[in-house]
Amino acid sequence: MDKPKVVVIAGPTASGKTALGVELAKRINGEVISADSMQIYKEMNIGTAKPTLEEMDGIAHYLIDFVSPDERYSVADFKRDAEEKINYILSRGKIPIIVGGTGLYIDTLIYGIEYPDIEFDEEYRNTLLHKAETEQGLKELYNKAQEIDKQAMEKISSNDKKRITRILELYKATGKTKTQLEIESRKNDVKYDYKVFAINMDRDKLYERINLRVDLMIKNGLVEEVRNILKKYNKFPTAMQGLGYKEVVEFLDGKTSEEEMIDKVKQETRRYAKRQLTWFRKNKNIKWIDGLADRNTNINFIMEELG
RNA sequence: GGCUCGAUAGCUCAGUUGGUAGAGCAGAGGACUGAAAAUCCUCGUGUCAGUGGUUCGAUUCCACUUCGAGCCA
Repeated sequence: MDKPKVVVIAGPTASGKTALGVELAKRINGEVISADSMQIYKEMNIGTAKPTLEEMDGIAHYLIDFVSPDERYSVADFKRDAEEKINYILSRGKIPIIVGGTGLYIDTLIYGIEYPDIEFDEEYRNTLLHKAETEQGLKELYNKAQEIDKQAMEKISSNDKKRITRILELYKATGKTKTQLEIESRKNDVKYDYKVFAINMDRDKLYERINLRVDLMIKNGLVEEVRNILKKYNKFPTAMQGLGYKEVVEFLDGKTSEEEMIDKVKQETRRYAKRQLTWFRKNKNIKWIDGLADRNTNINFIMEELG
C-alpha cells in the first residue's frame, strides 16, 4: 500500500507561500496546514502576516490562530497537532498541504521525528537561565553539558545558551543524553509520502518585498496590535520573540524611534529570510520554485511532480 | 575669487615615521531535534579620488586637477 501523499510548500518569508498554497489547494482538492511558529498565536495578525479570510479564499486552514500569546507551544506540540490534521484531511479524501516557513516544524514532519512525553520544567529552566547570565555560570553549564553529552557538545558553541541548557534539561527530564534521544527520535518510518517544494527568488527582489511588507504592516496598525496584546496579557513565553513584535515593544518602551524601529524590523526580517533559505537549501530533496514566475506555471510544475 | 580641512571596503571611519591597508556597521555563507520569527558560528583586495613629480619603491611626500565641507572677501 502506497503511503498517502502530503505536499509541503516552504520558503522564506514574503515569498508568496500563502497564495501558492491556496491556489494549489483549489486545483488538487487540498486543505492547508500552516507550519509557522508565530501564526499559531491568536491576536497576532498583522505582524505575522497571518492569512485573512479573503486570502484563504474558502480553503480550510489549520494550526493558525489557536494558541493564546501567553501560552507555550513547542515543535513537539506541532508534530502531534499537524499529524492529527493530516489524518483528518486524508480521512475526508483530500490532500494535505503544509505551508510554512518554520524549518524546524517542517523537518519534524518530513523526517518523522518522535519526541518522548516530557513535561516542561519551568523552575529548572529559570535556574539555568539565571546561571547562564554570568560568564562564569555559563562556563559551568557548558562543562556540565560536556560531561553529560560530549558528542552533542562538539557541535555546540560555548556561547549557545539555548542549546547548552537544553542538553541539561533533557538529561534531567529523561536521564538520557540528547545524542541518545536523537537516535531514538528517528527509529520510526515516516508515515507519509512528503513532496517538498520551496519558493525562492532573486535576493534583491525578495528583500524589496520584505521592506514593502513591513511598511504595510506599520500602515495597517502593527503598533496598535502590539499595544493591545501587551495590555491584555502579562506573560509571553515565546510570542513576543516574533519579528516585528519585539522591536515594537522596544519602540513602545521609548528605547528606539519609530524610524529606527521600522528599519530594524526590515533588517531582522531580511536576516530571517536568509536563515530560512540556509535551512531549506540543506535539504537536497526539495524541488525549488521561482516565486517570480507565473503562478500557473508553478502550479503546473507542482502537479507534474506530484504525478 | 582667496584660505583651511577632507577624499581609504556598500556606509562611518582608523592607519601606513614611504615597502600596496583594517575596525565597526551593512552584507554573504553555515549550523540547527521540545524557545526556532529563537539561538549560535565563520567570512574584510579595496583603481587608498585623478594626473604628473621626487624616489629603488608613493595610498603615504610635493604640485596641479576634480569633488565635498567650512571660513574670509
